[in-house]
Amino acid sequence: MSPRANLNRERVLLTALELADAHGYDHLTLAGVAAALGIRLPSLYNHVDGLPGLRRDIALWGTRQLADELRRAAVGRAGSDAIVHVARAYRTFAHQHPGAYTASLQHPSPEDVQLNAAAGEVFDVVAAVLRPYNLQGDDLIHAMRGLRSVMHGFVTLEHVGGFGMSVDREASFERLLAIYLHGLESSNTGNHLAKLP
Amino acid sequence: MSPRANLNRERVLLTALELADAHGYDHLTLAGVAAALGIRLPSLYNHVDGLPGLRRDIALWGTRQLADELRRAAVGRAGSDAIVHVARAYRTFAHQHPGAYTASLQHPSPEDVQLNAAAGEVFDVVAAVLRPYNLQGDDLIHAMRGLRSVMHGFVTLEHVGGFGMSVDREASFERLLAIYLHGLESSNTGNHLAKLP
DNA sequence: TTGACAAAGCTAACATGGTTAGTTTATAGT
DNA sequence: ACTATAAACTAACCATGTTAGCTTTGTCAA
Repeated sequence: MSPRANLNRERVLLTALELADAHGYDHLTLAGVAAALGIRLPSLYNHVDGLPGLRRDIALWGTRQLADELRRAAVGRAGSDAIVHVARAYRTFAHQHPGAYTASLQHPSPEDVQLNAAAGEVFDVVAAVLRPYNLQGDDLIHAMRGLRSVMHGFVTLEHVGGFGMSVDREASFERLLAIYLHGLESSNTGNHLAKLP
Repeated sequence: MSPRANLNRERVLLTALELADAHGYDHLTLAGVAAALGIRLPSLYNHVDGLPGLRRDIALWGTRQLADELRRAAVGRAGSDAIVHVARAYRTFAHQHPGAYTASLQHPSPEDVQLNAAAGEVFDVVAAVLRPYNLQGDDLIHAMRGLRSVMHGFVTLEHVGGFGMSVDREASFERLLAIYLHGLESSNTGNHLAKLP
């Protein structure tokens, strides 16, 4: 009757990802995953460490995927061009995988080596793309926080339906990026003179 | 044994607010509220329309409160000064009432007149504070979306623990505001000179 | 080929949370 | 003092998550 459904942790994860992206991360249930896989709920525990474990797996996948796509967007570009492309990739990922994106936001427990490593990769891409601006010490941190705030804020307000008016959202995003980059450059003119390549 | 606990919808709301702010909006449960009030769970249904109703009440309170504090911060100020003060009030509110702030983000159903009105008040304050910039048509919408993204993005990343490094967060926020405002002003120099159409 | 073992599925049982129905009781107004 | 209403209660049900323990299946070695 149950001819060994041939599951593994990865197939469970992929199914959970689909559900989380489709119905929202908060509405992800083990019951839903089990139903989608055609097995009973407790059988999931053979592959996944309960709901917290599944959520962690989604977070890890999402964070790695985000880092990957940001890196891909940045490669071969520099300066504001790189930042704009990274920001677009960030937004695209958040739209294509709202569930995984939401999962990736929960800050990892300090013991979770893999998840912290993945988060570090995202961090590194953003840091790398801001490097040409020659920001010193805390200024780099401020700039990274600012850029992440801009990207995350826009994307989540979009996702939550916070932008009611029927005005082109791409245009709003591009405008916001332009404004942030312009402000970043002029706030930094002194350092900017000492440029590199 | 149960000498009529003297409850009403407002006292239930206040208790729920405390719990949501203390333990997070997602962890708010009717069971927790009932326990805090010293009554049994089903008795709550005399005051509140289930968990969805309670959440809506929190959202309404939060949105009204936010509108109120933003208005208070803006009064008597103009230009970038007003914007900075509104942004600080936004951040302060989100910190003091993380639960209510989270609740206020869910976009109201179209039939909910009160909640839509409150959301409109927030909208109006942000619009008012950007008025001196003489933004035409869609440009005002773009600017409002940008400002809300900046404020919301920073505040939620803070709340989720997204800013790991031990660098002063106030400073990061002020820096971000300055950058955004600088970019906004210079992106708009043309219009700024030609004051009215 | 077969038999033992581990893994993967299952059922059963329990906890917590939300919800509804129906009952009792406190209190306010007549 | 009496009654009507509103506020509390108990009981019951459903969904989800979790654990324990049983059964089946697939594989690998004797």
